[in-house]
Amino acid sequence: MSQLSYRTLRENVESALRMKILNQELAPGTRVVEQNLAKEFGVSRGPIREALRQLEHEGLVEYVRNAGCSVKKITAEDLYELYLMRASYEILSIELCGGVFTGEEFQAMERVLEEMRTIRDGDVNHVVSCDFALHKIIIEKSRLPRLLKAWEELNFGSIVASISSDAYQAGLARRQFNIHSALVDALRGGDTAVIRRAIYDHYMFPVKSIFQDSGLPLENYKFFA
Amino acid sequence: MSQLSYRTLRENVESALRMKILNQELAPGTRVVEQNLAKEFGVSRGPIREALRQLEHEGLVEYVRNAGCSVKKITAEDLYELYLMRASYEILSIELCGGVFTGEEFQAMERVLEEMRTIRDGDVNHVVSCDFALHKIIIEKSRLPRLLKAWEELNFGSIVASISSDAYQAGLARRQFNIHSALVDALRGGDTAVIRRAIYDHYMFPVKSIFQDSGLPLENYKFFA
DNA sequence: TGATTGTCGATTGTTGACAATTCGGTTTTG
DNA sequence: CAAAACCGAATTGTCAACAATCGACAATCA
Repeated sequence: MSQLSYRTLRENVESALRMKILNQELAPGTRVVEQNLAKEFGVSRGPIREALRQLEHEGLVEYVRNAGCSVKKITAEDLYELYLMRASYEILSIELCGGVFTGEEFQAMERVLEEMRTIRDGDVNHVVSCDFALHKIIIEKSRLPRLLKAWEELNFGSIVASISSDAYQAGLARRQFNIHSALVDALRGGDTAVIRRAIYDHYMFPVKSIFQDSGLPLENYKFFA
Repeated sequence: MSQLSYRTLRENVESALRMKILNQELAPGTRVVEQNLAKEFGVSRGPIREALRQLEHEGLVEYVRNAGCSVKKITAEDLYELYLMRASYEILSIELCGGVFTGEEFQAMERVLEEMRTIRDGDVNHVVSCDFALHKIIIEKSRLPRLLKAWEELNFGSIVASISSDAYQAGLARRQFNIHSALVDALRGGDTAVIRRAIYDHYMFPVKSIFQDSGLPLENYKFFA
């Protein structure tokens, strides 16, 4: 292990556990027992607890006092909420720059789109990382560090929710490419009102299919209008 | 102490510490040593650590690895960012309801405004709690639990920043009453575009005075336009 | 029978001690 | 004399053991 990037046990456990959840190695609903993880990682319960608290904050696990901890089952409503929160942050970032992006930024977006276009349909992880990269360009434009961090934390939860839905995965790569193309086109237009609408639509499109799949009443959720 | 609401040591320490910071009993920049707090509260370092991690998440304290923890000095830029994030959440909530509030909700807002009108100028805590109550009506309208929680956490940091600024405190009660009256008027109008602008203005007005006070260049911060 | 109470195992909540790291000042060295 | 190496106190990071709490099942009593 390199001396340059010393990481605490808590940090290591945290990212290892996060990865396990995002890979569905730890499926939603799985019971998480501190002592077991401690044995598995070869550390004591202290760092485990602190890591789990962070994951709890990200909405990946759930604690019940004195009872236990489990991997959170993220519902359609949760995803709706998470996506709206991400959307509102991205819209803020866009309003801060008046909807004006540089040529370099558009080139970066195009590169991601091009990569997205070539993804084979089953490669969910690749789609997710491209999605992340593209939206990150928008968020970083604001140069607001807390905004970036809060936005990233919202990501983890929404990834779990989306990749565990069959309705979401059907035709994923193609669909995501189309949706993001439309989004970049809207950004090119430069009209913040249009962009705002495009961002919301972009996020609500996949959620809609998940809602339909789950049989929940769509009309209760305003942004599907 | 009631048996119904059992609280862990971590929770007790957390709210006690938060209060101390919000009351400026622990001033920005103050060094926070886990062992000292442990002695002061009569508990071990475990619960203290977990409470401090939560406060770190809220932006109230700052950890430097292996070095120490201190009460965060919140800058004008921090406040700018925190307020924008709060604003974006409130705007989201308003767009979700299409800018339509009920008569009951307006009555609740009016009650808060009336209370605000009578606050004497030095009573910062009272102003803060009224401000909180009024905006909470807007956020709760969304019925999105994570949104509410995230919004509340943003509050803590912005309270510290604002109450430690002289520029902010001058004529506070009067000013806050006027600003919030204008905001409620905008909400009555029901036009989401107008409301969005009113929300941003509402938050940026106090920040502007703090920026001017600090000598930072306003023109770098877009929402002062 | 069925509702209440008691007990037990599992798991979290908490503790005090130990290890590793950082920072400041002091000594050493060129 | 300046810079590098070094020490030591202070503080966080980590650990293993103990205490408190919860859920489930069994025992008890009307």
